[in-house]
Amino acid sequence: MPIEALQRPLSLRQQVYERLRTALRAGEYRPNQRLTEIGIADALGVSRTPVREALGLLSREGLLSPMPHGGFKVPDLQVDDLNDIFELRYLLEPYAAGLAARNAYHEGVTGMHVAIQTEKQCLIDSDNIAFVQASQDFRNRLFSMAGNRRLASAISQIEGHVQFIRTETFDDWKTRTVLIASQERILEGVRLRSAEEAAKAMRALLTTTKNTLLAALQQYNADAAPEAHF
Amino acid sequence: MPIEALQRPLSLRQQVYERLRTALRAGEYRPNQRLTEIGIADALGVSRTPVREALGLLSREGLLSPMPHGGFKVPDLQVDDLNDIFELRYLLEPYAAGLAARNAYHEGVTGMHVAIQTEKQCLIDSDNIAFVQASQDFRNRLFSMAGNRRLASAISQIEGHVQFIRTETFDDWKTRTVLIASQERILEGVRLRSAEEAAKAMRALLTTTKNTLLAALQQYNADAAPEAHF
DNA sequence: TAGGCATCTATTGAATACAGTATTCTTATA
DNA sequence: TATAAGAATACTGTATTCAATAGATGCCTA
Repeated sequence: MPIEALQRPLSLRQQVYERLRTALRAGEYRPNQRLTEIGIADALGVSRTPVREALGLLSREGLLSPMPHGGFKVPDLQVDDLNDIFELRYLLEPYAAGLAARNAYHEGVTGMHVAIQTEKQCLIDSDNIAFVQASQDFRNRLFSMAGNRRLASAISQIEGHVQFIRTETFDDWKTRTVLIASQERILEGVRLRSAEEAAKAMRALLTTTKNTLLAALQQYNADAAPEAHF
Repeated sequence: MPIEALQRPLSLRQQVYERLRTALRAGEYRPNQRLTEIGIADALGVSRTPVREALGLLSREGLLSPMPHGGFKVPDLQVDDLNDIFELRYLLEPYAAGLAARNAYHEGVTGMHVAIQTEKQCLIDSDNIAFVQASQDFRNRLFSMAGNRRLASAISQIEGHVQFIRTETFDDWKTRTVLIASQERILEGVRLRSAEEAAKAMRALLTTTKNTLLAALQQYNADAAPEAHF
């Protein structure tokens, strides 16, 4: 029988990186909040070295912005940033969806279908975290089916720039239903191997996402404004 | 009068990063060659720490690929990789050129013009290094005029993946002349504020570039093949 | 009381030390 | 002679230590 390849433990740097990345995407840190190596190292119970390296990577990816005299802070997105980001996403993601439709293969399609079913179940169970995970799974399978790793990597990077997607942002039933409907249209396009259909559906999905994020951002800035006077 | 921003001394990490990046782009290391922290640290006369961090960044950018048990090697591009890379560049760069045409402003256009004139002079002087620099300058000005920093950053990243662009690759007079002609067409499109013209010219430029690189890659692999038998 | 100077602290940048692991070379035995 | 075991080597991952610098605080003087 084939024995399972034993997986070596992830390096600390990798763990710290993942942890911080998800924390940032979950909105655990406030915009403009300064992150100190020591603080994080202490909090995670590791030395500064792996933290240093993780921070460097995150900064390179744009999830943290470097401060003038060393150190990093959480960048605060403005509407302009969101426009830039989505301009890029409009360019990349529909194209990738089209590629996926052209290259569609059974396993990938099945995986996407399963992801959508999972999302529906999560909607019923009100399991927000699992929903977001399933949604991410859908995207991963779609973009991996596109067959261009560098394209997928570019998408994943730019997607990471929108880090105030707390799970709550998409928490309402209506938004999620629309989201699922869009994904089903994408899947349908992929099934039919229609690049144009898949791309069109992806554009619709992006529009929904952008509007939701815009609203969340404005809400957020409105909330944060009073603090700014201090 | 505006005083000059005083520049603090570059950190060692930054210096090592720059040094390695230019070395990689200049083709100083061979594909599949393993880069050891200690080796580089000794060669540059610094400790492993800044080297580690620089290597990590380069790896994240795709200029180095991580090895299974730690360490990095110079990735060897295959034709497939080149196709992936140019698929992405075809998507991003013509679009960016179009944006630049739409947003065109005097200073940027002038800068692009100067860059082209510099290239012509370098062609006469046979100054390869300066030619490549001027060419890079042209691109930077163009993409910065597009007004979307994240788009420009994505382009710069994917461009970095083609690191075997030694200066020699574009060394022949004919290729460079064609290159300059394409750039002039792009500039013309930008001047006329015609997004479509600029994008079209950029596509032509990319086609030239890709073909040149493909030829160089095949040449390179043919050269390298005999070694592989040892 | 206000401004300048010195000191103290917090934090990063860099170097070194230590541990674990993979690879390679050597040696012994079948 | 070939193969396998064991030792030596090389390298990475992580921690710790040292150095430098910026910012803050408090004191002293005009």
